Amino acid sequence: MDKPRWLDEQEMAAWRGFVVASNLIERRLEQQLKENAGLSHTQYEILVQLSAVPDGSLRMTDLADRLVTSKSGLTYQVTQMEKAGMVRRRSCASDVRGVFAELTEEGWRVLREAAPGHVATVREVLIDVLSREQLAMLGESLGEVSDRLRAAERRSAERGGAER
Amino acid sequence: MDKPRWLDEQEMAAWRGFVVASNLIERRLEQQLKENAGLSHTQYEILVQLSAVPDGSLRMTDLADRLVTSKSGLTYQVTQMEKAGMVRRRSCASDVRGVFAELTEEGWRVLREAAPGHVATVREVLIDVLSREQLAMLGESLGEVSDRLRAAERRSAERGGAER
DNA sequence: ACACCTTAGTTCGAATTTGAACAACAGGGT
DNA sequence: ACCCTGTTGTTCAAATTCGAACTAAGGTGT
Repeated sequence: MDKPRWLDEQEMAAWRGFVVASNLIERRLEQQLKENAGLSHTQYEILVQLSAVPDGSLRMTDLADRLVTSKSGLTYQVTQMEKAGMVRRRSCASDVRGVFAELTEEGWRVLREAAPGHVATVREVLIDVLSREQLAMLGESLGEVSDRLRAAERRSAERGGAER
Repeated sequence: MDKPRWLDEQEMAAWRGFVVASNLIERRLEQQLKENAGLSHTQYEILVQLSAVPDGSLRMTDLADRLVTSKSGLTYQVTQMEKAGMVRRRSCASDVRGVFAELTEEGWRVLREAAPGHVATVREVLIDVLSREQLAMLGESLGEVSDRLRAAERRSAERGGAER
């Protein structure tokens, strides 16, 4: 932290663009999902992640990682969605501590119902705004960014157990 | 919503990349700011926005727009920061209803203190990960995305008053 | 001056999120 | 078999967020 290397104009534009776009997009998605499907974006993501896996069920920790949320946050949401009948908890045979979150028939139904409107909004706010070239570079760039951050988190966690 | 145009592989990569990167970056920023400056990202952004304007003060609504947050959310945060001495409320001369949020000396100090570490993290998670070309395209892309969303929000607001 | 519609900020209650603390279990090495 | 360390998911309190309702002004047209 000796001499901070401040951001030049172009770097600042990229950073501000990223932060502002994230917030605006999140706000729009939240509003659209709530209005047309009665779901929060978090809940929708839970449905998506579960539906994307062969048997429609994932371990809590695994699911929390994919959602990029805290374990306690997931516990809360799964409880809510369980009350709403979209998800069911199932215990794990090989590990007594383990809990699977599993999509119910109702969960599939809600997802099928919500997906078209969500995808349309995603196109509207991001995908259809950009050219193919821009999309390609965006995917590549943010994929790399994500990979590095995941790796960094793993490193912190490994050291973090006993703090050195 | 007739026939949903699903996302192809490349579009999906861009979208997932965006969502995942947003969450990971936000988590990292939050952690870094809390640890090294005792600030939330929201609070840091308030300091930044106020510092970026000539007299270090903005109307509440204006500030809320720049932060992409709700008015009530801003009221809460400004109250917190006022208690912490980083910000001061000042009433507006030309409009009795108006309220300015103004950076205090302490606010400037906190910002100067926090900025280097924040910028370093921003470089670490995004800027220094990408090439110049990628940065240029990212800024351009997300700038356009933001502009369109802002415009869409304005249109909704104008119609929204009496709901057509 | 008087209705009328919009705007500015705050207040309120409800929903969500997080990290720390916790209890129970898994796994490995001795 | 046993101790030690790391995991798993939940609980808890505290902080934050949002939208709707509300108060108080602005601004406009008549």
